[in-house]
Amino acid sequence: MPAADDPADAPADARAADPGGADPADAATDQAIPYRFDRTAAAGELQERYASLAAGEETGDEVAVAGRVMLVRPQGRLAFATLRDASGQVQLFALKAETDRFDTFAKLSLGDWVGASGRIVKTRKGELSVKVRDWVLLAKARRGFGDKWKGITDVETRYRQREVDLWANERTREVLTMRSRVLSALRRDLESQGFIEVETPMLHPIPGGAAAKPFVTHHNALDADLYLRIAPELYLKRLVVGGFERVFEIGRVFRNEGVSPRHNPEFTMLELYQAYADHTDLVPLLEQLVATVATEVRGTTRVQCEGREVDLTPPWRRASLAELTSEAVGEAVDVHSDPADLRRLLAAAGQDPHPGWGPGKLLLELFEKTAETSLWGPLFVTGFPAEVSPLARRDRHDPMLAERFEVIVAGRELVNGFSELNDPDDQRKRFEAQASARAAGDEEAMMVDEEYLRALEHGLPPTAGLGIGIDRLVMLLADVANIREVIAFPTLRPER
RNA sequence: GCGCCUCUAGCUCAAUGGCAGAGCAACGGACUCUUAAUCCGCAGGUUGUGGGUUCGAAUCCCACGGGGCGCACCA
Repeated sequence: MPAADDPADAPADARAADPGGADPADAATDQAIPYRFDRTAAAGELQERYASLAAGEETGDEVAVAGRVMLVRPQGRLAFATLRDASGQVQLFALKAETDRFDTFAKLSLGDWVGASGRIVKTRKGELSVKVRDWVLLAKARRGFGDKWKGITDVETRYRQREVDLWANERTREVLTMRSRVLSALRRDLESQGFIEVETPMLHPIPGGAAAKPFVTHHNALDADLYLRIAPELYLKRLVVGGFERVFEIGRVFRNEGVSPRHNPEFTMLELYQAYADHTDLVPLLEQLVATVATEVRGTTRVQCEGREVDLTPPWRRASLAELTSEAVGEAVDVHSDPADLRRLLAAAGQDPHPGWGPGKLLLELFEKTAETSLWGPLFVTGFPAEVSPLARRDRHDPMLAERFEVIVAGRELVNGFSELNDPDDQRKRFEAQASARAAGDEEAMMVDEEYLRALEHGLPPTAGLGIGIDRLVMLLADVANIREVIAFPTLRPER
């Protein structure tokens, strides 16, 4: 924290009055700021408790409230102020005849924090109020808040100075509160099913568990380059190797890629792994988990998103990638199709196929270019090619496919899940294929992870796992179109 | 990374080639039941930055910077 405000950065009025600190014209700042305040009631609680109090009625009930001054209406020898705390709002009613330091109270600024004590009354116009006897300034708002009617709407200010956005905009408080409730509901539900929450490293010697470009950093004492994790997957499966049968982690992952309304460089992922299960066991688990969370935070499994309904009530539709793609391109294709045909269709869809792509990659690209954009969901897309699923176990009926699904909800990929590949020899082959792709220029292809291979050699039981993009889940439930709305401090270019 | 849009007082916005304005906030004053209180007064600006065109630029052009959206990449 700076010792003093930079005068050039201070509001014009404060700068003119006193570049070093408080505005002497405002007597409220002459008060000593206490170190603590004994609050006895929250605004929301008072509104409930005294809902039936009649207009003009005065109680003898003494309370002490604290919060931020949102509006002030001085009126001669009376003054009203709207006080807001985390639970809601309550009016402060001050009278020159009864209120300590009334003149100073009447000069409070919007944004000031105050503590006030007095009796509960309801004004003649029916507004629940604390009739202030004593009050104290808890913090001075030296910077003005936005327009008192319109608040702050400038998106850059809203993201860069979220503290201002939060107290100016109700909707921001709602969305970030909903995020917290989503996380809490997820944890509760998983724990009730015997999953334990674990934490694994964020600094990885080899970035693994996903196809993505990592951030690189350096540890000085170890003189080692480390990567910010792109996924916790490999460490979580190592915990299953060690004997934890149901684990989950909710945590930040980092991907050094573009930003967009649906992508933030750091985002929150939930990954869970269940031993002795395959990908089909995850289907009801996921449906139930999402439905439970939706019911807890929205009260329903039928939510509105971007003006359309998303019905999260289980069960959700299932369709294979091959059938969805066939339908979209108007001819039957699958992972066994002639690669030449897949290339032709891909070119027709406007995508230039890379010479190194095998049939699996070609089919996936074709799906993404044709079918995926029109899907709304919720929908399990199954039958992903093994070629593009290097950590997933091969389909028991077709070794060209993996036992993997992605879930699309509200047109966005929300979940990726599969039966985990637990054969160390096959895993080594998959890593090697990835490494060749990497050598051929695919920056997002995986590296061979010997540590992980060694762990698999100790024996990973049959295990199923999935990952959920938490930010996107919150976007869905809060019905916001931009990922930055669900992240308290989204990544922006540094100021200046 | 590329394309399009955008940036004016603390905030929300006007002014589209001709004197940079309003509302709110702030500041001074009036007011004993207000609800975005009301009323009177006062102050507030290198129009994102730097160039250019023009008699004259917030306005037109170029570059740079911030932000938004789209594309690409992904979750």
